[in-house]
Amino acid sequence: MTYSIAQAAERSGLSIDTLRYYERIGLVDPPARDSGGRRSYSDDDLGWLFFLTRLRTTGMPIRMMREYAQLRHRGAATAGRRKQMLFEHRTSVRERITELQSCLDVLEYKIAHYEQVEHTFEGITA
Amino acid sequence: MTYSIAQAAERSGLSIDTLRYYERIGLVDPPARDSGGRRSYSDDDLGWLFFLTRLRTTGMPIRMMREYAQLRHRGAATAGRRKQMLFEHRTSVRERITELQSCLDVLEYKIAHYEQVEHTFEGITA
DNA sequence: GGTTGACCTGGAGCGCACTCCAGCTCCTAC
DNA sequence: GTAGGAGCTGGAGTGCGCTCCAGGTCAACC
Repeated sequence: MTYSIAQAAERSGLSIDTLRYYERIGLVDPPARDSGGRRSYSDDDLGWLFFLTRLRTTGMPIRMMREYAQLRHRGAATAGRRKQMLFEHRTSVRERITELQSCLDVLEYKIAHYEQVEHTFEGITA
Repeated sequence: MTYSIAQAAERSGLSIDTLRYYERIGLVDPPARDSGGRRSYSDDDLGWLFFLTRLRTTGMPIRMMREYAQLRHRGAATAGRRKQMLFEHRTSVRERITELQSCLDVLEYKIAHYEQVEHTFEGITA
C-alpha cells in the first residue's frame, strides 16, 4: 500500500506541514514520489511515523529522535547504540510517570482542601 | 521567615529570572520589598511557588495558571471554580499518565526486538 | 481548454516559556 | 571612600516545534 501525504497525515496524527517539516530536518527519509512528483508513503514509512509519534509523546526532543534516525540509517552496526538510547529513554519516561504521580498527590491534597472548605461553609450556613 | 530572591529561587527550583518573569506576567503577586527595594519572599509566597511548580510539572500552561492565580486573588467566592479547574487538570494528568504508559509498552516492544536481534546474531556467530 | 483541488517549494512567522543583557542602585567589608 | 556583589529595571533574544503563506505545478473532470 502507498499513501498520499494527506492519508499519511491522517493515519499518523501529524499534520501535512509537520510531515514535510520532519522530512526537511532529516527525521524521516524522503518518501517515494509518484509520476506527478507527489510524495507517496509506504507502510514502512507509516510504521516509522507511528514510532516517532510515540517518542514525541513521551517527550523525546527532536534532536534526539534525529540522532536515532541517523543511527538507524547506518544499519545493523548501530543497533546496540539505538537500544541503549531506548533504554535510557525508557528510564526517563518511568521517572516522568513517577514525577506526575507525585504531583497528582499534591493535586489530591488541594482538592481535598477545597472540599473541606465547602463543608465548613455548609456547617455555618446550616 | 523571609527570603531573598536567590533563596526563593533555590528553594522553589525556579531561576531568579523566572521568578521575576512570573511576577511580571501576574503569576505571582509582587512580594514585599526590604529597605533597599529588594524582593523579600514570605513562606506563603514560597508555598504558592511550590504549588505553581507542581502545576507546571504536570504541564499546565502558564495562561491557565494565571487564570487560577486571578481567581485566587478574588477570594473565597471563586473557590468552586478553582476546585473545578483542579479537578479537570487532575483528569488530564491521569490521562497523560495512561498515555505515557501505553507509549512505554511500545518502547518495551522495541527493546525486546533489539534483544531478539542480538540473540539471533549470537546464534549465527556461535 | 478551463477550472478545481491536491500537492509542491522556500521561506517567513508564531506561541510558549523562559533567558540574557546593559546600565543602574544599594549595602557590606576592607 | 572604594571595590565587590547582590539585586533592580525594561527590553531584547533564544530554542523548540511547528504552522502558515505566496506562488507555482500537475492531473482530472466538465
